[in-house]
Amino acid sequence: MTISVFNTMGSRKEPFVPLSTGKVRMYVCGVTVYDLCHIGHARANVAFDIIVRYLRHTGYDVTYIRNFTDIDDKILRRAAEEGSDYLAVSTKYIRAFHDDFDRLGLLRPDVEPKATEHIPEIVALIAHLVGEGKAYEVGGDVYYSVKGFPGYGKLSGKNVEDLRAGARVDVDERKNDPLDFALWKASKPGEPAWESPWGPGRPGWHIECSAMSMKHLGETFDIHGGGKDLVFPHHENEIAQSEAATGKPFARYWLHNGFVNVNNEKMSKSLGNFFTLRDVLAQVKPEVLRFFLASSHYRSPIDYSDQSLTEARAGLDRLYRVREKAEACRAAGAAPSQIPSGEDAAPLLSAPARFGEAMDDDFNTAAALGHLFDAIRALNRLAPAEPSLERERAGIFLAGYELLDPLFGVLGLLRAPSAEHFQGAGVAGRMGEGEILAGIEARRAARAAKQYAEADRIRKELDAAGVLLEDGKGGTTWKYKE
RNA sequence: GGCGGCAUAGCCAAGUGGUAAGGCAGAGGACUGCAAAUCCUUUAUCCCCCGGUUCGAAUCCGGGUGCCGCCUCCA
Repeated sequence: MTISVFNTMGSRKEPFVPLSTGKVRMYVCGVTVYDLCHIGHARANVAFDIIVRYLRHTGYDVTYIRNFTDIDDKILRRAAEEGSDYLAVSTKYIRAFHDDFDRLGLLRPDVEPKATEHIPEIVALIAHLVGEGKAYEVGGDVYYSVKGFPGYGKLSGKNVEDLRAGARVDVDERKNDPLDFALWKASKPGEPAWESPWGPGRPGWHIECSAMSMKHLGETFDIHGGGKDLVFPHHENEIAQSEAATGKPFARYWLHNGFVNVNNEKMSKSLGNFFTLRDVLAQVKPEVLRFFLASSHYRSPIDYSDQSLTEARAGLDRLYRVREKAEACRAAGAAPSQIPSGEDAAPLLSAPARFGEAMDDDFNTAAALGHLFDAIRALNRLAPAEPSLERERAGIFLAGYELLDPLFGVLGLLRAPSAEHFQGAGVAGRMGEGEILAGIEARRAARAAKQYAEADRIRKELDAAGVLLEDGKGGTTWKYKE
């Protein structure tokens, strides 16, 4: 079973064969920490989180690096606005990043390098390029000379002459070639600066990723990921400067996630049409967002809307109902017994293999999720109505559930107890548990007296308050509806 | 202007040559005092349009239409 991945370099699916057997070295471009993250960032990070989880699930030893760009113009501007300094800004937003993404259940990378903590490596890399005549200094700035790199444009499929002719390329008199880009920027008075052979300054954007990825993963590594918008110029430039410096191939597989759109338009800071992760997580559970993101392929554009979240919530609820049943089986003292068999159980038994086939095909989470739904339908058929009275059935159900649990884990779903999902705090101002339980008791008494009109009145009252009552053999349980 | 991507049911979304997964929403049935959940059945004669290749195409080729992205900071 081989994983195939869509490699932006070459624009086609290829068998994934890492450099060292059983080991994957992977670098993902993180964020520039000058503001809160939005759903677009969530998309990218969840996509690569699932990729890392799946690679590990299949047995790879993955070294996962994701950087923070903690010095750049936008950070300096934000610092000026806030009357603080770059370090205060980057520290603040790194903390916000971790707060938000820990809630989303992202695995922490093995290393989260920061540009400002790799100045010596960056300077050494630039100095090497200057020494080889592949970069040049002008008044304290250092530029990379694109002319000296014949492969320029190979990742993005761009033609160097077209780029030069393009009206949108910024013409800077100090550059030898409009395509050249800054490796080192001389500092203006009052700006933070680091010493270098070209005077005080700070690194350009692209060079940090080259320096940090090569430091932590070696000159050639397996996977380099990021958003589609980074293909050009960011990743193109990384390739140019890295390969010019080492003479070796840089990253072997380039993976890029598609955008999140709002009303069919890219969500971005510059367009101002973004929703922060924080705002979204105030409305829905983190796993709802994960489910929404996993519902489509990571390279496809997805349209974000309230309706899409509502649908995701409904789908996730269906999955959590299964976990809820498994918990009830365990609570009744059952243990996983024999794995279910028979034709009815076929979609369940084949789920791990089918899930794997889908994920092997360029991490097709949408298809994988489809197979999981097939499996849970089969599993639901096996569910005991009252676990404590049907111990054997409960054991079989649990055994079936345990086939699926690791697969949900790959997608980062069903990580919380069902009670937390259905009854946990989330939306403010909801009816409290005490009041709900009192209502349930009043309704129980009414039902016992066959006063059904009163029982239904109580049900409707709670329903209007966003609480759903469910009558089971073991009594009445409740859930928040959203 | 250059380069690239996408168009599948009411909505979301898989499927890249063998006759349309899955989810949400809807309809009918079983179950329920009534519900909810769950299960069963059902919902695209057809995959933007027009040609072509093929025994056979949503899938390949040519043309067209529409939408989007990159070429500037951007996940």
